[in-house]
Amino acid sequence: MLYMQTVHSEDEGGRRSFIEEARRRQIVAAAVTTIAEEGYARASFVRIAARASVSPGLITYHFRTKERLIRQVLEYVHTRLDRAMEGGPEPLTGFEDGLRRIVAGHVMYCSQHPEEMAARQEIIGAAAPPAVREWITENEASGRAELAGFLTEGQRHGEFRAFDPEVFTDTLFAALGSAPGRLRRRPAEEHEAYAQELARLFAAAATGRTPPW
Amino acid sequence: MLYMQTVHSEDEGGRRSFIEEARRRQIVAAAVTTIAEEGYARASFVRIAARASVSPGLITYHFRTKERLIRQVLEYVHTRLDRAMEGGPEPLTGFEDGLRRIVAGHVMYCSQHPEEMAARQEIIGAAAPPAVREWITENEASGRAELAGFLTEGQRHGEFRAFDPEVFTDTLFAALGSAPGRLRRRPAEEHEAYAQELARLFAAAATGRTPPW
Amino acid sequence: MLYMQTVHSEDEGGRRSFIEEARRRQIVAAAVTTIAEEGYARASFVRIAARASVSPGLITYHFRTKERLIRQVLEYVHTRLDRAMEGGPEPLTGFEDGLRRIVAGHVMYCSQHPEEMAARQEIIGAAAPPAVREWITENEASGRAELAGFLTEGQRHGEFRAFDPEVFTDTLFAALGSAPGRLRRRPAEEHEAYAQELARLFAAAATGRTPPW
Amino acid sequence: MLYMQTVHSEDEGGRRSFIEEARRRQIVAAAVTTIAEEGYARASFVRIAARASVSPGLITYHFRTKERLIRQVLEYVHTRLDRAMEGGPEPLTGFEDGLRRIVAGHVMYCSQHPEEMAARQEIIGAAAPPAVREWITENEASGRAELAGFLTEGQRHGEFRAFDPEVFTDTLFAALGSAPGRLRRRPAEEHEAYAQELARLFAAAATGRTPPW
DNA sequence: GATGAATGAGAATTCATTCAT
DNA sequence: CATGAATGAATTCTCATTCAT
Repeated sequence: MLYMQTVHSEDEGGRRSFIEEARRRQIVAAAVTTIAEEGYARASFVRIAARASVSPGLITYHFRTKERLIRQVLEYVHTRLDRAMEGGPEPLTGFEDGLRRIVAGHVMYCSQHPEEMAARQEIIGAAAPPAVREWITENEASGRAELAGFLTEGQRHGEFRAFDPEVFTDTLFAALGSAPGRLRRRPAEEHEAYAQELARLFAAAATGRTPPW
Repeated sequence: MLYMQTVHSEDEGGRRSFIEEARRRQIVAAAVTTIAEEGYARASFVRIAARASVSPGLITYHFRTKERLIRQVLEYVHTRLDRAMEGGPEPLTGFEDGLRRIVAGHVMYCSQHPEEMAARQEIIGAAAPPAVREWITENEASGRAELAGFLTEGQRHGEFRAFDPEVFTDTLFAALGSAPGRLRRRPAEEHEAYAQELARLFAAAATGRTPPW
Repeated sequence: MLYMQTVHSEDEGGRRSFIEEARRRQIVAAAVTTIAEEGYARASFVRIAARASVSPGLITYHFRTKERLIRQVLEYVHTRLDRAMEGGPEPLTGFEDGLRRIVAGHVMYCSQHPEEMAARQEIIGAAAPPAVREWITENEASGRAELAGFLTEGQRHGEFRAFDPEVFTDTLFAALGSAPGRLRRRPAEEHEAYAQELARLFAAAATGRTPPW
Repeated sequence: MLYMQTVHSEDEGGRRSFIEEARRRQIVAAAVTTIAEEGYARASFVRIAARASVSPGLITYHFRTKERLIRQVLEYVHTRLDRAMEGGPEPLTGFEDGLRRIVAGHVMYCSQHPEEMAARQEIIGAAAPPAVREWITENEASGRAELAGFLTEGQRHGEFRAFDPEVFTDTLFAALGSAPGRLRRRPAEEHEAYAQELARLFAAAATGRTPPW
């Protein structure tokens, strides 16, 4: 790609050089840490740049606007989260098992990547630029639809009781979203148990039975 | 009561005149509206003052710092919420009924006072000043303890299954916290049903049975 | 007017306090001097504020945006110019005399208020913000129409030869616009003669005769 | 010739390679286009480089500073303008004819090379760096002297009336400078007529007679 | 010769807070 | 009590220029 700075109109399309890719990753990582540790409100270019040992101008150079940087942070977190959620190798034994894996998988991911998830939550909570809010809404929509579909399917198979899938999805997303904050106040060795307990809670809510595990 | 009001820990101690109280209420109300409608990030003193038809200097005069004003906003919201949560006149028929009333009561309160609750959520999500974050944490503690106690009692009476009360509390708080946002995207006439459905979800999670109502 | 800073939506309508009016005048004056002496490109808020012995924030406080400040500068200059152009007491003896007065009057005004006119020219030449350019275009239009009308009238009365009034107007405006720059390079005692000579030039161009004065 | 090219006064002295000359021409051309289309204020190295499909660093490499690049742009424009002004093949029939050719020739050149002349005008109007302003002044001087000499000669031959050649020159330069802007607002087929009309205006001003053509 | 990543100074603007009135 | 003018630090973003490659 020729030159950067103010010009390249909108397209993220242009191929990026190796070194540029590396810098972008470094800055995104610094942003994640800054947001997670100091909060979104205090995550200015100056502070993010300081953490990356880089000049603030370089952030604009690579990302054009703050909104774009924040979007990259979210994309980075979601990409890694999605990859992690693709599920384990063992076959599902049923919908209850599926639900358990979703919940426990997400919680354990939060446990293993607390910064990323804390940053994500900070952004979602504070998300100043309207464009970012839109991005989040659109992006959540597909996840919500997928989960709602899964729940409905479970009801059709008689494994889940007759609840409202929308309300259930709302609640589950709220619970998973608050997970990073909750885990932070607990010792790491309890996280596994926390994940299982939360999975049991939603399994009971979905089936109307105490889960056998 | 789920939320506590600080007992004027670091307050200037002195009695407040009638007119001062009135001004403070007026400013807090303006802050609630501003935060709810424009978001925490845009709730500057100038904008809050404009809504209160008052000069920005007056806010500093009455509250010293922004952090103190925000704390007052939270106290105001929690006081009103607590008063509303003190429960209806009819006697509880059991713990499941108690849980139902907590959940549905909270949701309906969100439905009836969307501004207050939206402002509260904005602050909790965005709240930059660390002091406010601490205040929130400390303040939630008593509410959490109360709820955890209630759940434990329900388990002792055999009405609730053997879940971890802490995890359950976390989840319930997360769900109730997200209620204002969720309700905002639904027509008002569905709020009642939403409240009941959410109550059923947590009843099922707590009892391991599909609730009879 | 209550409070200022970020809020007051668009209206310049609100009454302005005496002290505010004074500050605005002071800042506009500082802007005129800065632009005239250092050029538009170097007339940053910091430099203008320094000349007014004021903080840069105060300019934003009183004018909201740079574009608005610049517009105020132009309005200030045009208001004073228009007042000066309203013409002397003696009755016109004809169209040639009218043209002479327009030209000489404008040049002498430039001579007496070199800063204002230099600033005006700087802004017209550089005028970065598109909104300012529009303001200028619209504002010039009426002046151009008036002059063109006067010329046409002079042709109808047989005092002026049959030139294209549009082209004549273009030329006259260009000449008058360059006057401040030209005068700056000449000693003040020659300005009067310069004005008369320029008037003679346009009189000859308009009548096709050497003017008798 | 009305405009002069500096004779590489402060130049690095050394001969320039063929490829270097080519690059310099390419960059100057890109600068002309950028300034003409986006305005001087938006003509940053990055944007000029983008138009030249070249890196911004290369501009500094070839021109050292922005001020030097801008000077090259002016020299480029003036060189081509001077070449064009050297006049047609037909012999002059007199001074009035000479004046006509100067005016009409310049206007038609503006019509045929609107970009170059628009860029020139942008720079003259906006040109921040004082060094450029000085260069312009010095550079115009020779052109002004030449024109003033021509006018004086015409007066000596009795073809022109007794006006002040300096004032006349000022006015003519102002009018010619504003030509690109004026032509831009008129359809191309009227440009020829505009040129003739402007020539007539100055002929009338110079001779004190309505021109016979 | 040429690149493009990087810098650092400077731009306009926002805002909590102060203080003379 | 209340005002609102004023400040100064902080914000994002732009840009000419430098320099290792």
